[in-house]
Amino acid sequence: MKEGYFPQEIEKRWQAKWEETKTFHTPDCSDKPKYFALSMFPYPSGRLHMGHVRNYTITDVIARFKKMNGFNVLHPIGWDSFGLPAENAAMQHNADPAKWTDENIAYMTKQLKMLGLSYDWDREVTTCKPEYYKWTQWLFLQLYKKGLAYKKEAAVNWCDKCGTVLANEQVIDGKCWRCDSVVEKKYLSQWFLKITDYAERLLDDLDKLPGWGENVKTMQANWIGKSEGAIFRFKVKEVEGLEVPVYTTRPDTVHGITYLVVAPEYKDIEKLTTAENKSAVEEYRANARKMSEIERLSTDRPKTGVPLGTHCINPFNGEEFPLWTADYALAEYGTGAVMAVPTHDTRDFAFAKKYNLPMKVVIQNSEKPSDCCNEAYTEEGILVNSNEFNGMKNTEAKKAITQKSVNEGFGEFKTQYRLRDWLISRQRYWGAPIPIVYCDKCGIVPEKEENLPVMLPTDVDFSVVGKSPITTSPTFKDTICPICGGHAVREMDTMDTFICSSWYYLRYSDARNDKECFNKEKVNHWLPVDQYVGGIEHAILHLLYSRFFTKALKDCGLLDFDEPFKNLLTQGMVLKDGSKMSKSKGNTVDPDEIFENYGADTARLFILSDSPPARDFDWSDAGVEGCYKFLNRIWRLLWMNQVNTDLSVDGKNIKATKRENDDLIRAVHMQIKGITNDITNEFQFNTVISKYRELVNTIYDWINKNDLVSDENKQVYSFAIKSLLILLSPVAVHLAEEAWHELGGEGSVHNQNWCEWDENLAKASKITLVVQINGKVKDKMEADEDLDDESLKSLALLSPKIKELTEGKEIVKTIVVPKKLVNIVVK
RNA sequence: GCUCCAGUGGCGGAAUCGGUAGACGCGUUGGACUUAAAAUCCAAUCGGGGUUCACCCUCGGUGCCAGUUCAAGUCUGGCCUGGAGCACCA
Repeated sequence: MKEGYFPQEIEKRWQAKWEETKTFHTPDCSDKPKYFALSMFPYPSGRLHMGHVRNYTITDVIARFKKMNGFNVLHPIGWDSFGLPAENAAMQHNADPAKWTDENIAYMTKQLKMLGLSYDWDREVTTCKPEYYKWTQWLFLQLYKKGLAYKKEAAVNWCDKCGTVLANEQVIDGKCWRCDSVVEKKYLSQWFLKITDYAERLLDDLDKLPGWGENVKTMQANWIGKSEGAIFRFKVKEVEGLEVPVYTTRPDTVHGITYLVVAPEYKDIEKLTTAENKSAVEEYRANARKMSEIERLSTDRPKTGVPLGTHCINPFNGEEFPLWTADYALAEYGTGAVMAVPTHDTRDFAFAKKYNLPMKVVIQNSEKPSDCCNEAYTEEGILVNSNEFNGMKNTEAKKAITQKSVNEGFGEFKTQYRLRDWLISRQRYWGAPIPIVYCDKCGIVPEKEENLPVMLPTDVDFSVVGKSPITTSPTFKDTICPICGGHAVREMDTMDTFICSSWYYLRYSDARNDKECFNKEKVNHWLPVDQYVGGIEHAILHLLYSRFFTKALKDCGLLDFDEPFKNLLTQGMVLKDGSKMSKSKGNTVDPDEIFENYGADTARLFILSDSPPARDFDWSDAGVEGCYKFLNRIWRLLWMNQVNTDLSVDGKNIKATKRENDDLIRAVHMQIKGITNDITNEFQFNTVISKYRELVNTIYDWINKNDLVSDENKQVYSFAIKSLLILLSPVAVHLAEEAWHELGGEGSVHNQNWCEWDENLAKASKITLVVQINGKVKDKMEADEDLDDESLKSLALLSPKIKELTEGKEIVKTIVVPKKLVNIVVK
């Protein structure tokens, strides 16, 4: 009997062996179909946390399962290594961010290897290395050439703590996504990517993604925020030739306009303000500017505003109404101006009520008559007070009224999106420099492609406050204009790190190419990613940006597919004691500790065992212990018997009579089927692990009831053990390999084919017939499975118990579910 | 406010199509082994009630209320609770 289970020693040995023999290398060419399994790559923060362990274990098991099922599997890893933590560390310790990053990568690489993940390390990508960011810059230039990258002066989100601007997607509840500090508005000239050009495609193509969760798709759809409506242009009475356009989704209420609101930042606001209102308006605008995003966005804040003194004329009915400015109108959405219909919009109602503005009902519903004095009526109804549209259903009136405005030249149909262009400039050091120069003569000039990468300078001072360290480099700023050769200065901003992560998955297809960002044939071969696994927190940011990038690069002719991730699994969080593991709460569990005390196989088994992958996972020390005991139980099973397990056994060669009648053989087939289905449908690893346990329990039971002397039984036993090891191998990767090797199996267990099952054997030899009366279970009996419905019915009626219960009652009806159930309906 | 997801024992969770609710595990309890402990193994474990104390009977039970159906954790409608996302988006 082999000695006890010492995972640490076994694991180290096999990890070295796999590395040496390149067991997990992925060739580009293969006659097998491809499969691309991908985890979201980590930021090299220093150490792995349990969320990483969960993410990478899930993907690893999928990759291994697919490989054993005959796919050429691409399963790479890399590092999302630009970003603020490295820079902050540099500022605190006056260290080089590159060095800090490299050290973290080295440590985390060691941890990933200890977890026994089947990565092809030859394809590792690191976004902060010049050989990678060269291509990030090159891609930026392609987008620039396509007109998808542009610079503009705009109100931007500024995080003072991070000392940089943020994209809209990076502002969560008015706060910075990274550091949680309150975001301010600033006016700056910044680089943007025209993601809005892709709004329609990003929305429509969500339908092409049946392999994505509905929750993620809805979040993206909400973020894109499509709405259909109309633009109406209103002439200003006091200013000749000036018009105020408004966007509305309620053109049907146009006859009920009683005032109009423009945002405090509205471009023509000064022209729209009369002399006597000027000081009040100026004061109001100054206040609005001072307000933080959080205050401004709070919906329960009482509405405020001031009149501008001017008026517009409603071309539909000739009525005149006043113009106001109020901060409930947003400058960045629609036209920055809103037509106000207090009777049919709750916000306009609140505002009108406060400032005593008139109200006019234009939609009524006979069942729910609108009451213009108490609240806005926002539901459907029939138009009134609307001239020729009176009596029309409001849903129809939307179209008819907009059409009239089109015919008469003061309006149009308009589709509006909430999505804004992606602000990508960052006033930080540790990112890919934007490859643009500003020439005294030629203006904004893209760097020449052959001059890439624009290297990050290293002669910088990290101790500066209030500006980017990159500006302190004496060598970086001044350069030569690629067009005229004259003096030029470099763009000092770096790119948002989300750009680096918007294309890394493409680079894996051709990671070592130093001539192109990737070869088109290779990228078309490997992509799209067949299974992407990562946290739900990227539902909008990373996943939306990556989808945009893929579409834009397709339009640049660099690749031929338009969605990067065919299937997406968003794994749940790892919790401890009911809340998310975090350093501040002090409820973290260090993976190293688990590796050391129990080994990686226990960690892998446990992280998959208790919850389905998409759900949150509550870490419990007892659960870890339980998994460790289970592996020990398997270990004992493997060596408790003095039998030579023969791993070359083929289940099909076991004598037919034995095969069909042995419980263990049937159990093995049943579990193979169950485990395979559980992995295939939705990656239900928690039930897979239940089935491992059932199988092990069955083998123990069988050993207790059967001798291991007869050749037939030895064969059955060997078949069961062999199947167990193969089924177990994607999860308990080291234990399975050690056992496979020690029991004399050929090659690596990880190069075996997945187990097959025989449909006829993957079920019990007899069925259990359930007999119900009026839908309630009253009896169960064994029956042959080939009995037809009639025989099952009579069998059920033969049961003494059923006889007794139906005695003297009228049998109205009998329902038979083939091979399963008989329901007798009595009165 | 809008959108999406979820709600099943003490706990994590299971239950392809509407067809035996509670698989598997954790925990708990009892037992075996042991001088003892650990480890291991065996057994019990949804709740109420009954009884001839059994491998028994019976009733109830998947957030709540209705409905469809021979049959509902599963389908439909309406609510409640929790989580997530969006939110003065006109």
